[in-house]
Amino acid sequence: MTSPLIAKLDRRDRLDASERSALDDLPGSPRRVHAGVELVREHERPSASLLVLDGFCARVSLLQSGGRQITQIGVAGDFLDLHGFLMKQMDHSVVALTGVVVAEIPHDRLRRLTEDYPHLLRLFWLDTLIDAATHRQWILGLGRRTARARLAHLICELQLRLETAGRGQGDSVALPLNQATLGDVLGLSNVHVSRVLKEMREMDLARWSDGVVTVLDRPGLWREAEFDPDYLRLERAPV
Amino acid sequence: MTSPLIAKLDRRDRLDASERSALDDLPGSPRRVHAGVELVREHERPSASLLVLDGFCARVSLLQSGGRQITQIGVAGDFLDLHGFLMKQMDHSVVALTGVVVAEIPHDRLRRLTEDYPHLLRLFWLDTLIDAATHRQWILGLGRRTARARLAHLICELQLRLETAGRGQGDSVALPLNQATLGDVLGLSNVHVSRVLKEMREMDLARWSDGVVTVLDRPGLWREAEFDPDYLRLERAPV
DNA sequence: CGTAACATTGACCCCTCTCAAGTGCCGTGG
DNA sequence: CCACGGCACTTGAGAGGGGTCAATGTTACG
Repeated sequence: MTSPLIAKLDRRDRLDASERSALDDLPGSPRRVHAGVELVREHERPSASLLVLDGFCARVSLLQSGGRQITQIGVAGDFLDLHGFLMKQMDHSVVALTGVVVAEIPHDRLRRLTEDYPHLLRLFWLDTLIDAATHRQWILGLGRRTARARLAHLICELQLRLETAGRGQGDSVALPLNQATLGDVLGLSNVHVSRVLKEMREMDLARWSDGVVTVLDRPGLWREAEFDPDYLRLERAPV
Repeated sequence: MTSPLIAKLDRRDRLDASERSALDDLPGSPRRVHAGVELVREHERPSASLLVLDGFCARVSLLQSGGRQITQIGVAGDFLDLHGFLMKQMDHSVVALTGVVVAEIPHDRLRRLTEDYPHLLRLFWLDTLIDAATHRQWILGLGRRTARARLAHLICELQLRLETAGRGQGDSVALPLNQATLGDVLGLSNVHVSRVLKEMREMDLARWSDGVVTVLDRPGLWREAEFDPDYLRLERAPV
């Protein structure tokens, strides 16, 4: 059941049998949640972390003015509040962008697991470091990339991550996010998202409709985004 | 010599005597570096991490177009490439924004230290989690805050962090960054930074000249920025 | 005293926003 | 079967925040 997590970690550094079974034993009963539900609220002090098993979640921050910014998208195999394990207090909310299946993993389970398996601890730490590297890519995009390059980069990132989670089929991948949500990711208005998406269709780079993204010209898209997948650390290296 | 690091960690969770002395024994000889020097280059695989002892460093990412984005500012007590310890390959460069003093800490020393002191390992992990939380604040700012609120937020953040590092004196703090650099932090042009700085002077919120920031109206500044210091985790809580 | 680096200011432009109207799709109910 | 409302997407028009370019100060320093 934790297989997307195991697959992701194993792609970074080989897991042995005992580590795999320890991870397999982790989750309590998986929970099915509808789109739009707030799974964790800002300022909360959760005693468990949520592992996404299926669907799409997001870390969300709000401004008094009504501004809404998504700071990360979580897919199968991702912890979105693993940092709650050490941070105690949440600095943002986590919402379900689509229907999702999540597993709640109590912090004391994580505590014991990381004490018994230092290698897994390092892999969890690495996972949060990759979150930070992803944040930096988004900062670079929001600060210095054009709206088009920003969108292109997002598509590159999500396609690769979903492929890793075993969710891709060729050049198409299901990404059932609406354009307003996409705007909250890219720091754009829903209107402008629509226009940029149109541009990308007309440039024959990618098509995003009915919740499915199709990459039409991968080299072109990567060039447009200046995409370099190293930050996702998908090659094996000992940790 | 590692005292700003010890001070920062101790503010989050009390360090015992053995942990303090272990940290004290860490660094090799401190190195003095001039402004503008690139301390670590993107794609490098450093075998040591840099601890800032004095001055200002930054994580920098570049675009082919010449766009330059700073993704984090490091002050005394900060590791800026601690993630190299597990990530192996750097996803960005680190440059000295001013003259700085840094200590190089070999990864095998860090490895042994974290194996001998699991509590320090968790504190290091926490430190990188706080980096990520800071990244999220910047993402929120770049995506949804106005230039003015973004600058106000940066001032709030840096003032608080420098105070923690023992670098503040009342409402003034030395921040010897020029406006072009500031633009690379805020995703703005140097020209617009100048304009926004002028606004903030005229609003009697803060003054930033000759490398010194003076906060004139802290409540007003915090309100303008919607600043909430929780994400820096400066209150003690067991880890 | 000449030069370089940084800050300021004005003029003009463009990317993206907001507001608004219009289209298409789908589920529900008569 | 069709009417209806709701939702998401598209498109246009006008406005604005911030960019670029360029001229002018200002200060530090060799």
